[in-house]
Amino acid sequence: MAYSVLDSRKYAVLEAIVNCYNRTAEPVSSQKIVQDYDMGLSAATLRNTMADLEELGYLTHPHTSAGRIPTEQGYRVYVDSLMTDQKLSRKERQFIRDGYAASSRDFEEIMDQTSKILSAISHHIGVVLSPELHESILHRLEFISIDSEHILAVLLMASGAVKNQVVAIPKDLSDEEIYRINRILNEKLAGMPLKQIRQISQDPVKLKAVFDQHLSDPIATVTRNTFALEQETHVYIDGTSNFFSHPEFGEVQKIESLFRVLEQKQQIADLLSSRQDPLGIQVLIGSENGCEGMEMCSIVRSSYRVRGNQFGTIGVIGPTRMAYPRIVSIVKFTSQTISELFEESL
Amino acid sequence: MAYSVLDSRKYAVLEAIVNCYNRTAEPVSSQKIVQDYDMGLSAATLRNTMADLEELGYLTHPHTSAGRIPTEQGYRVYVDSLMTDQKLSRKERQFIRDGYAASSRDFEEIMDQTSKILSAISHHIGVVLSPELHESILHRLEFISIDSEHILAVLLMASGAVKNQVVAIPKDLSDEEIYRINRILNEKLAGMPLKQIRQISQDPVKLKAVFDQHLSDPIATVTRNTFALEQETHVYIDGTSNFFSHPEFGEVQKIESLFRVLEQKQQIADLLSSRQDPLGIQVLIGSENGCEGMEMCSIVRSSYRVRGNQFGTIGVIGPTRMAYPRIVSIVKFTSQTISELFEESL
DNA sequence: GTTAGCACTCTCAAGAATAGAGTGCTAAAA
DNA sequence: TTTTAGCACTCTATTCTTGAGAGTGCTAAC
Repeated sequence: MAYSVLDSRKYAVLEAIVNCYNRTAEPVSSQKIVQDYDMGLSAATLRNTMADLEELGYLTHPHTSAGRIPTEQGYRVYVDSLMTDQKLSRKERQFIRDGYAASSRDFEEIMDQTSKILSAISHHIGVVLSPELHESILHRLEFISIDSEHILAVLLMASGAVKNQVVAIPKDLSDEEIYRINRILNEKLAGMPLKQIRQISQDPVKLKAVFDQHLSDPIATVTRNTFALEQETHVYIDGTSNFFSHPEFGEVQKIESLFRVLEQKQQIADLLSSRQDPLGIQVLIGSENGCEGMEMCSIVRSSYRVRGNQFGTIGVIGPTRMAYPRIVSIVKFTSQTISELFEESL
Repeated sequence: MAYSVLDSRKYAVLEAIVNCYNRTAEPVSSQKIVQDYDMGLSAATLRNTMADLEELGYLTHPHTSAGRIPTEQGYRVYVDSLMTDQKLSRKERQFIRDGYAASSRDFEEIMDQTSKILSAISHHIGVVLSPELHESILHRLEFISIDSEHILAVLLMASGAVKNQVVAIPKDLSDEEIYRINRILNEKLAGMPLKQIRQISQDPVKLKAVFDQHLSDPIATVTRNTFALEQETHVYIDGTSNFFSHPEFGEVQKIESLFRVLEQKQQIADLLSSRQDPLGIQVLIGSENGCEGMEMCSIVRSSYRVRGNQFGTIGVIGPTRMAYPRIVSIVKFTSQTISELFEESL
């Protein structure tokens, strides 16, 4: 589709400008292209082409006597139609794999480590979203007594995630009683998604249906309290200070707005988690992310898969001027690696 | 001691300058003091006093024709001898208490919420260090089976903290066997500090002594793996973007060095946790913190107490030019509040 | 010991001048 | 018809100058 609009020379010029601008962070002049790329055209001709591309909305001008820089639309064409896959080097792939070698089997640790790996190798911000707790399937539930009025409910998910929940209990419950409730709940609820369990636990009718009997008040209360969970996605972020090395963030206010957003973890979660194809890569360029304060940033994201057929999201946040082919490869490979990790381990 | 060096006028002038500079972030001129403070002295006399204070090292000059600003030494005298307690308003105290009202009994959530409260009320960076895991006393241990080769060990501490640990187990252990090990370990090890348990678990001789019998290989292995814990302090940070509002951090490089440090959680942990009197407040002014990249920051910290006679640390990190009396009161009140919270709850 | 007065220093903001980069346009060449 | 050389034009960025203002340090008088 896009190819019908532009002729091949325009594409070549657009690609050259994106490449060059991404390298130097400076507006690209016609002269520069003549020097760096062997296009067999004079600067004057390039200027004509560049003017055309500008009129079409793919390039822009900081001011009259400056070179061109790509617009978001220009980047969009580049990402969709122009850029070629850039394989990660053996070294880079090894770096990612090694990053996990040290980390234990702990779910949170893997998430945290992933954000560190992503930021370290991309030199941008690495973000990881855990799978939504509500969608998780309960593998097993264990009660641990704390004191006469509280127990700790440990919810082990099929994904390997663990959720600890302090639960208030009626005063007169004996240890044996708690153990019995624990056993019953495991029997009947293990294997279900938390969301469903929650619904059941709050509805006496459903509760009765699932348990084939009317539950006594204490059991019903404990059940309700145990599964009264909020929606919950953990956000792991690393590499924020990488943004200081980009010349386009040389002024405080530009970096400020970004950092204010990054502190709102919920906003980052929403940003990354919008519906998308499983295991597909998505690139959001500049203001496409729709997040105030992040107009100058692009996001490359992908989902990863954990056991229990659940999905989380990883992503890299960088300046709009980022090395898309490389970042896309990084995100792709990392999401594969982490998916495999969850497949085999645990 | 300090009072023997300076006469009362010098103290008064130093205090005025600290106050004024903290308010305006501008060097303070002799004229300004005459206007704002009724000291009954002329500008010329103040200039003489200021010159004296500068010679003594308590004030400095950005350049010849600028007003004075306090040196770190000047702040030190101010904090140690001059500033007066500033009670928090009823509203502020309520704000802190309300901050905990919403949060559950969950240990981590309280920590996290504390850092948010601290930053919100101080308008600086709020930091919370959890008590060191190694020092924690094991309240109870529970094994949850994951698959044939792994169990999840849930360590519930006397403090209310919970540590989940995936443990590799010998292949041929039955569920009953695991349950039996679980029971034995609880019997013998609950009530001990983790550090001690770790030492025991890695030394066959001690192990035998504690358990009054030679442990079979599988049991010894599981025990060792369960308690093979690293030293671990969690760091909760909030409010980093507050630093953007301070005029002295108007240039990117100044804020950059700070943010790079903040990303090194371990460094922040070391910074906050150096030995100190329980429940005492400490103020580290400027480069006193000894942390490269944080020369322009001061730290107000205090420990808090959790059950099991353990201590964690909370703190506020702000620019050297911070409102010390207010911040000290905030940290003091918050550490009391959180200590009480842990006293009563759980 | 304190203060008024004043010369001196330094910063900061606002122009002015200059060099340089890169474009757009025109007219000639291919 | 397309490409290119040439050139005028525009805008930026840097440097220098200038002047105003802020605030001091010093001196001499109170």
